[in-house]
Amino acid sequence: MGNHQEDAKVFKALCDPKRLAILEQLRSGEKCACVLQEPMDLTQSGLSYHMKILCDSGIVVSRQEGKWTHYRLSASGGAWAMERLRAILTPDTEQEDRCPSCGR
Amino acid sequence: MGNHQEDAKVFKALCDPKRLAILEQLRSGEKCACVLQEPMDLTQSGLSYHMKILCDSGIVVSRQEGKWTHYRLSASGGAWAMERLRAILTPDTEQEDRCPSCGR
DNA sequence: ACCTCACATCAAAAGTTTTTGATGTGATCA
DNA sequence: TGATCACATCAAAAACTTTTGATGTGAGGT
Repeated sequence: MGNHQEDAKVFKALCDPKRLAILEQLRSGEKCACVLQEPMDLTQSGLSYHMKILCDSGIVVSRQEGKWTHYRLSASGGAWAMERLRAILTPDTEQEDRCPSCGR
Repeated sequence: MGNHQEDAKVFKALCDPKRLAILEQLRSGEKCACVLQEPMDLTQSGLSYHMKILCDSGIVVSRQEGKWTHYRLSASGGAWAMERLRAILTPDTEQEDRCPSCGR
């Protein structure tokens, strides 16, 4: 089953403390890059690097407005990530501790 | 809020394709190290390295039985990971797109 | 007591991600 | 048109993770 490479990409987006701090800022609504950068220990290009990873994973989407780029959480990307996590961590009840031949 | 370092640790466990393949094997029940290693492109010490990361994250637990180490998914570790993911990706409804002064 | 087996730990090498500073691009404004 | 602003991209360096092979450890068997 499973496309591990693709799933790994979603979780890779979530495994850096700076990206988690960015996501936390986005929970309260859409923000533009300069607003996101301000409270963080990140250069402009550093923020841009992390935003690309977040957008590529599907959990964040961006929107251009003139010179500004606005970022926000993607409801569908988030739902997908949660569904994948559930699938990965949920035991396969079809065969939990049963004899493979008689099924008991 | 949030302890980003601690959350990152859980997602770090999930962001490697080999660890996702190990978790997939564990969905069908407890397995010992040698059984987990067999179908994978991993040396003995390589498996041991990944198992340590999975156990340290809390999503897998181990049990000794004589010379063997058995690993299985931790229900509580999994529930915690899912809860953290939900918390991180769910918009903060207290202030979604409202005027900060009047709340409308 | 000694040997072997199953696994953990270690240190060095190989591979990957992140940071940094410089440069590129496209929108806006004078 | 030319300057500036907001952000993206690039390449090199720094920081981290993973792999590898060697060695350590503790349980069992003889």
